[in-house]
Amino acid sequence: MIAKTNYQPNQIAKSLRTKRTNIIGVLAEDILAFPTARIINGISEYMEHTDYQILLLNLRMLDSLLNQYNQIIHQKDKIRQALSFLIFGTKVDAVIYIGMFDRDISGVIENMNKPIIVAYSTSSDDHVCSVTYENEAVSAESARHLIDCGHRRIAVITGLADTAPAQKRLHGINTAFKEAGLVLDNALVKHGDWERASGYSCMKELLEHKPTAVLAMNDFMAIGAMEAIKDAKLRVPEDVSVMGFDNREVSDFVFPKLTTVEINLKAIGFAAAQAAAEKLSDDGQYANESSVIIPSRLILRDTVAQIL
Amino acid sequence: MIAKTNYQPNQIAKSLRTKRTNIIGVLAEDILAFPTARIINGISEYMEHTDYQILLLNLRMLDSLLNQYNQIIHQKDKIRQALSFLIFGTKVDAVIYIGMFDRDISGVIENMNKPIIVAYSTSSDDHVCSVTYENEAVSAESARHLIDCGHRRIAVITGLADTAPAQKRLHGINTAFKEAGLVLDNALVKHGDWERASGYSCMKELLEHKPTAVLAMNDFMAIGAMEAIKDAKLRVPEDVSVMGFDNREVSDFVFPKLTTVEINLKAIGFAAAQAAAEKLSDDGQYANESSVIIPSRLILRDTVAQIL
DNA sequence: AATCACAATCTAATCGATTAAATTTCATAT
DNA sequence: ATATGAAATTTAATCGATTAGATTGTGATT
Repeated sequence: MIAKTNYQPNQIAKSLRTKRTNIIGVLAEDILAFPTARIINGISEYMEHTDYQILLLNLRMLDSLLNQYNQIIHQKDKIRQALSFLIFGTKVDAVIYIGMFDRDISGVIENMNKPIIVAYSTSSDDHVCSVTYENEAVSAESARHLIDCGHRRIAVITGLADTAPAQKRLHGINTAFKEAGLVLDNALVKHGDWERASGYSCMKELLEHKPTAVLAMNDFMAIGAMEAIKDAKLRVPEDVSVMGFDNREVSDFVFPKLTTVEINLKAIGFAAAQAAAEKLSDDGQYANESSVIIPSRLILRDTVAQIL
Repeated sequence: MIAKTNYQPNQIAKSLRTKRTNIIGVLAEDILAFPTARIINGISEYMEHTDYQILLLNLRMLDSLLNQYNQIIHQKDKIRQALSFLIFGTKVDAVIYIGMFDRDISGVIENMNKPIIVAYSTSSDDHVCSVTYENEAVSAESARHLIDCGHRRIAVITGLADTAPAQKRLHGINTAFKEAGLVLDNALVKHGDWERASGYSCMKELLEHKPTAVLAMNDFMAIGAMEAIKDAKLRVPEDVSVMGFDNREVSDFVFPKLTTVEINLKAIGFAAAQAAAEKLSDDGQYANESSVIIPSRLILRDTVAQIL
């Protein structure tokens, strides 16, 4: 009978000798930003069957009420500090950066000696590998869905105009319009700031131009728009159809239920973890330097109606 | 002129010698469970000004669609495995366990040699320190609010009846009833399972007894109840008042906006991190062995009306 | 039986900090 | 001037694994 010696090797000693901790640093701009937790969930799903672990650094950029989206874009110092701690420290083998907006990540730190993967957002310099989601094609699909339902006067509520997602989505919408032989009327495009209130005020102005449908670039602005439509004594979707983006939890709870776009956040996390692990594997032959784009998909619910 | 030597000591070597990693393991039953991310945010807020870090282990108990709440309660093996990895390994100095339901944590692992703090839920054996939230008093306050508004026929939709939160909340409601000289009519108490659909079906049955108000033990069941009320051609709050619990994001988006209870999740995380750090500090004199309870508060919105 | 190749085992150096022990420095007191 | 003690500095052991190198053992070949 062999005594069951439950010996656990000292991971610290092992790490000191091998210079490998099997820990992957996850640097999140804000864990309360809606994609973050789901992306981390994808990362941990991948890691369940490896012996990697997650060291989580939460920058809490959104946490303070004062921090609006447009301020967050300029918080380079906080990022550099955290990133250099991870990159030049000995605690992690690689870094996954979960960002809300595109940034020049490699420009923040010189001489990076560890693999870094950007998840959700992308790094503006393209030799940093990133795992992001599909924006353009699915936005085109959204617009096409409205066009197929007979809509011609389609309004758009964008996000902050200088952000990459807003630009990509607008580009996709434009593509669908052109395909259908339509042109996007500038009077029917209003720039929001991703928040519910801006959706409301944009819609209020748009209503003067009598659109039959509105494409909002996220669910919160779409819901704000729905509220403006109701306040104008119009009905969703009979008078105005509404489409959102993100498939936030609320979109299934508002009335009517919001038609929107689902981003596959878990898949982003999974792919990012996989990419990090591949870059760390001995035979990095399968490591693809190129970035990966996870497909997004339409979620059809009750805010879009056929036009007669 | 002194050359700026940006020397970073090797944390691994340091840890090997000192047997301290300055890493606190955060073991979450599921990062997608609604309290988890906010609690972690509280933990990282505390840690911002210390040199502790978070090693995150996500058990993903809710992730699979098959896993219902009542199944999760019985997943002891997964927990023991992860907990013993953290407790007997060398990677973390302490563990914060974020649980959804009360469990016997110390019974899961023998001879724990590291501090462990249970956050949100509690450990059924009371010599494990926990940081949880106030249930009873605030539930009493909810009930009292309805009573103060003139309600007498108050229905209750509970959560899974064998869970501690459901029992504590019911107890609080009972207390408020007694104080007001009322008795809780058993016909007006229905047992839900925390999900929206159960709120709907419970409310449908409750409506036969013509309550003027309903206390649901979470927001999702409250929203289900609101839908049942609307489907019965009654109005919220004019015909039936509704109260929820949790202050989920949706409660501000449904119509009318849901009156509910806010749990201070960030404070739970902050206090848990603080407790862990105190247990690790050299002079553990201020380390309070007793558990801490974070106050919850009512969020008054639009689903409760005065009765004439 | 001796030689050689190769496998298996054992020994010792290494990773990079901490920290205790040993040594040197320096000032003070007799 | 020398002894003594405190302070400052230097040296070396330690943490616990990995791993290269030395050693021993095995078996096959001539």
